[in-house]
Amino acid sequence: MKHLPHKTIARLSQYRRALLLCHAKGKTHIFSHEIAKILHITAVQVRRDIMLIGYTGTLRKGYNIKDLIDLIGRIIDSEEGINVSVIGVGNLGRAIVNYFSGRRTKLSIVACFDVDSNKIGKKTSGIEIFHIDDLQRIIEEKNIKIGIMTVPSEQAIDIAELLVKAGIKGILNYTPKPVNVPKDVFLEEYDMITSLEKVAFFVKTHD
Amino acid sequence: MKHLPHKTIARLSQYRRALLLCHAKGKTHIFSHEIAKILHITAVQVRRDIMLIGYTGTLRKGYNIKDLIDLIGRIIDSEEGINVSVIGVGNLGRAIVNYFSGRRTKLSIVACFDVDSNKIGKKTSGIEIFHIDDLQRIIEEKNIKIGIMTVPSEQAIDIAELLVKAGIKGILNYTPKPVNVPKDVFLEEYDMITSLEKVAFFVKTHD
DNA sequence: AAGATTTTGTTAATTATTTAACAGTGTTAA
DNA sequence: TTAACACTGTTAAATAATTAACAAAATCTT
Repeated sequence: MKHLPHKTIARLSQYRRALLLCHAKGKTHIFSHEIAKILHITAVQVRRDIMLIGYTGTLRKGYNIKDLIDLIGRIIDSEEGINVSVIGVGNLGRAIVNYFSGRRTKLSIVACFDVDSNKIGKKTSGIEIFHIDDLQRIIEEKNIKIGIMTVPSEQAIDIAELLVKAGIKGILNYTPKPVNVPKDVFLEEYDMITSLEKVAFFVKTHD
Repeated sequence: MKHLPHKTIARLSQYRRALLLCHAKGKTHIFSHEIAKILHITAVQVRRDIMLIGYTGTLRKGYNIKDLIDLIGRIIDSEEGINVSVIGVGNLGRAIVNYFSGRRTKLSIVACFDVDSNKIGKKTSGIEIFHIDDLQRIIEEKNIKIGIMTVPSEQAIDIAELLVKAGIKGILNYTPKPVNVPKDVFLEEYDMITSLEKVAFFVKTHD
């Protein structure tokens, strides 16, 4: 197992969630075409991804759900878990924190940051909100590895720089402003405006 | 100009936003490498995308910003504009509505939907909230073409079906639950959990 | 005015990703 | 027990997207 394609990683995460649901229902085995159906992709793709991670199912019974869940976990999770922080406690920041709170996973959101003095010291979905001035200190103290940026776009560049300086290893940028990070920091950017414009384009052309 | 790649469409949207900023600053021309720098991509890619839409800059002066903005508009916008609705007025739904409110664009969010009776009839960022039971009627009345799903994932399937039945042409699904739509409806799905797990994976492996 | 420089436009090469094809093999059924 | 079936695993082909390479031309420099 040398180099897993980015897309495969993303799908593994989705396979696992689907599998966890099946597992909860008491199902023990699953076929590639069943997984495919749930995620609306092709069975070949599922088999290929599973091949890439070196798992092998049993003929006629399909894949053992529990085993596959565990294997995906060993691949995409860190054994010790990874601490995450959210920078910018607006609607989007709150949505994300709320989303993740209460999940029993290897990823935990352990701190939020904002500049609004009304928010500092309070909690959102159980997670404490700190002032951005304390970002460096808290990130070190709490051993935070990932930062999710949900700040206004004008602040994106500065915050990204701050995160890098604080030693963060991965950034998820939900700001529509592209940021620049050294290549040892993994950066994932998602731009809602662009996504909507893309949908609009296809709606327009498919008319 | 036959078939623009999906990725190119997404980048055109980003080029335009960057160009609008430059335009606002009074800049009239821009080089491919300048655009590239802003978006952290390569100049070749910028030139190639611009070639694909059939625009041609002037040597040594680069691209005329105003012209390029207009051309991108003619490609990705609908002349009459497109009406959009948000289904699910939680934190994420509010974040999106708030994001788009006040943009002078061809895309307007014109209605929100929820089931919480405390929210019905109120407004969020100036947009009225209707009950989901009125979805079909409002979508027809207001000529809404796109639905942004920000409901809890258990409801995703039903809501998607409802939207399709109401005649929606494009769906942006922010639920972690994949949904199924007929192929004349354009579907874009984005899953925050998967994105975060992807970042975590690369943080883990790049360590 | 000649030559160097800068930048575009475009074709070709490369890389990444998906899809197709099919051999191999338990399992069921006759 | 033999044939049909329903799966997986894997290699090969096709498609999509990015990157490289370079000719052409406007501008600058000397």
